[in-house]
Order: sequence, then structure tokens, then C-alpha cells
Amino acid sequence: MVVDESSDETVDRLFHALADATRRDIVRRCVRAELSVSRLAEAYPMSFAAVQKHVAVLERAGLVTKQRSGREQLVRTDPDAVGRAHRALDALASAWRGRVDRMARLLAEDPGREENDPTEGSER
Amino acid sequence: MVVDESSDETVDRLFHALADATRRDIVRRCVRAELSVSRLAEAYPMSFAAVQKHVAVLERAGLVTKQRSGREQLVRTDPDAVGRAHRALDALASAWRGRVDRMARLLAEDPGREENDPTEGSER
DNA sequence: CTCATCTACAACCATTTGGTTGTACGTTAA
DNA sequence: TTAACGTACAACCAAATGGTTGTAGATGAG
Repeated sequence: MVVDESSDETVDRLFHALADATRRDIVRRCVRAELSVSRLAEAYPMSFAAVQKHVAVLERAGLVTKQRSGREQLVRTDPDAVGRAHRALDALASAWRGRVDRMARLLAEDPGREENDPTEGSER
Repeated sequence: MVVDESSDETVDRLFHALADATRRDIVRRCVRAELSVSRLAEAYPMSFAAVQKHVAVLERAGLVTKQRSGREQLVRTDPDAVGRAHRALDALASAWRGRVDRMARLLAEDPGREENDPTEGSER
């Protein structure tokens, strides 16, 4: 049950998880080091249970994973997660993005020959 | 009033706006064509007022703009919006990717050849 | 063993969200 | 002018969110 990375509900969970400053901060912290939920909770002005819930949201979104180590639960940001978010954004506006990228490049490098309609270009 | 593109609340609004399939679809549709709110509403199994609210959420997040044309209100996806979302993601995991560090070093040591767009480079 | 620590989870609460309907107002067409 | 259309907005509602406290189960230290 791989759940298809680009299904609506998957993308919903992904962006929803990112739509909170505390959760983004957790992701940031756990990129560099594995931290127990208790350690994380010390960093925020809220209860342990609240942080636990935030971690659960991130986990369901696939942004972090938990690994048991003794009595602690170590949280780690999934290295692929940000890439997945990027791909979701690209899928969102890929047609437009191809056009704008090309326009930007043309304007920057070689102004004067923009006559190819790129409305349906790069799928990267 | 520029509101600082990377403030917590700005990013909150951005990702929250993207965390709904209907809203993502509106963004997708209005990338290619300006559509009135009524036209948009026809596409979804919900009331006009509901679509109106979705558009309002997208507008507060800076993802779309509305422009009056007669009695219609035309909705258009902001060309910069997806770029802003990309940048927010990059800022989130820059430490892990080492991207910002590398960019900083390049800019410091060898200013003038930053022409390899790093927003679209390494994927793992 | 005993105690402190870390986690899990339930119950509860206030606020927000996503939807509805209804009303009012400006604009275009007949 | 009148009727139809497109929009704005308020009031309302159910469900989800984000927080709390409290209780209970594992695990490690002394």
C-alpha cells in the first residue's frame, strides 16, 4: 500500500503539516540531529503532549520518522520529504513554470528571440 | 507594505492555502486562464459562496489575485507564487542540503558566475 | 525493587475551517 | 426600467485543529 505520493490526500497532509511554524521548526531541527520527543518539547512553550501531536502530524505526512531507542523515541526528518514537496509544487504549476523559467532565461541571457510558445513545455 | 515573504505567518498562509485539493485545482486552472469566480464555482460540487471563500484564502496567501472586469471578478494565479513556495521549502531544509552554505561560499569567493540555478539542481 | 523518565493516549475545551443558506448591492442585457 | 447575473457578506452549523490535563505503561538508573 504505497499510497501514491501525488494523491490528493497525501499532498493535503504534506502541505498541512508544513503550514505550522512549530512543525516547520521541528523539521528543521531534526534535519541535523535525531532528537527525542522530550528534547524537542523543551524547545517550545507548550506541553509535551502538544509536541507529541505535532510530531504525529509530521509523521503521517511522511516528513519525519520515529525510531525507538531504549525508552526514547528519536525523531528524524526524512531526507526525501522536501523533495516530495518540491515535486508536488512542480506538478501544481508545471506548465506555467516551464514558461516562466524560459522567459526568465531568455530575458537574462539573450534578450531578443522569445518567439517560441512554451505554454506546454518542460515536465522536468 | 511588503510583509516579508518569509515571515512565519506568511509561510503559514501559503502552505495552508495549498493544503486543500479544491484550492490547488483553482490555482492550476487560473494559471492558464483568468476565470470569474462564477465560472470557477461551476467546476466544483459546492456552493458559490464556498468557492468564494477558497479564493479568498488563496488571495490572502498571495497565490492568486482578483481583478474586476465589469460585474465579474477575474481570478489569476500569481506568477511569483510557486516560486515563493519553492523558496520557503528551500529555506526549511537548507541546512540539510547544504545549499545555502554552498551558495554563500560561491557568492563570496567568486562573484559573477552564479548562473547555475541552484533551485533546480541536486535531487539527493 | 523503587523511582524517575519517556512515551502513549484519552478526555476535554476554545477556536478555526469548510461548508451551508439568505440577503443585499452593483452591473449588464432586454 | 426591469430582470438576470455576478459578487459580497453575515449568520449559522458540524467537524477538525491545537491546545490543555490526567492517567497509565515501559524502560533505565540507583
